[in-house]
Amino acid sequence: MATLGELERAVMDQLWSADGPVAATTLREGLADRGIALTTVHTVLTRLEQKGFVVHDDARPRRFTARASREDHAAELMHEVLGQAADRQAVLARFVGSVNDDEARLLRELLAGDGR
Amino acid sequence: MATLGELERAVMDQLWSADGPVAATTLREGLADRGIALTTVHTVLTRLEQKGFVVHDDARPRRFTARASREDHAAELMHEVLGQAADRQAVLARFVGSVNDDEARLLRELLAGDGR
DNA sequence: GCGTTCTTCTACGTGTCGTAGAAAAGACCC
DNA sequence: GGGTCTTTTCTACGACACGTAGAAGAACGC
Repeated sequence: MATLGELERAVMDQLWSADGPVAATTLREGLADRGIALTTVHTVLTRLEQKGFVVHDDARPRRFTARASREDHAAELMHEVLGQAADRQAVLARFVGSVNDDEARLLRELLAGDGR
Repeated sequence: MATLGELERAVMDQLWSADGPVAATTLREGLADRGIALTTVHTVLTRLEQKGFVVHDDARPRRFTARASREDHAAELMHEVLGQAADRQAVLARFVGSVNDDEARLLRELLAGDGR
């Protein structure tokens, strides 16, 4: 399971919050509190692309986009964790056993509709 | 979210498969394919304890135990992922949307009983 | 064409992880 | 109870990932 470092996560957060492709300069602005160089942003973006989390178009200030939405990414992670377990049923049981009431309600609704 | 390396995971697998506390020598045997030294096992165990995944008693070959079961650990991880998301509902929706039929059935059963 | 901006290449410092030797602490046997 | 064997702790080192960025090359705007 490819994991994200501090800065990598911060960059992903920017990309997820943006609606649409974002240029590196814009990302650096969004991370102004860190005072990092533009080249640093580029390095991180390259690594994120290698990991498959980000793609860029070939316009000429390159614009970067997260491949999956924040929510999809989280859901994918959850599935990855679940998938690695030998006894998925047991894991799901533990998982469901410790969701809070609101989430339980929501899950029931989500599962009720789809007739499977 | 504390993450596990290769060997760390292998050791956890041993601990999870065992039923009851396990001595370092036994763990090394279980990892015989790797041909690692006993001190290596000890180092890894120390690190796993620092990360909170393992505890040991004070009997005199020390015996080590996983703090959470494999399934609890996976479920905890899933909750951690879910907890980090701003929009948990959306994540749950994505998650549920991509479980397979068996899992969906199981989830419905798990959620049906508990009257919340 | 020429300065400005963007991109790529390369590199370094730090932290984590796999690995283990050396030494200290305890257990065991006679 | 002293010597030996096992276990535990301490310390260290190489590899790799990540944060960081400079230098060099490529493209763009005017």
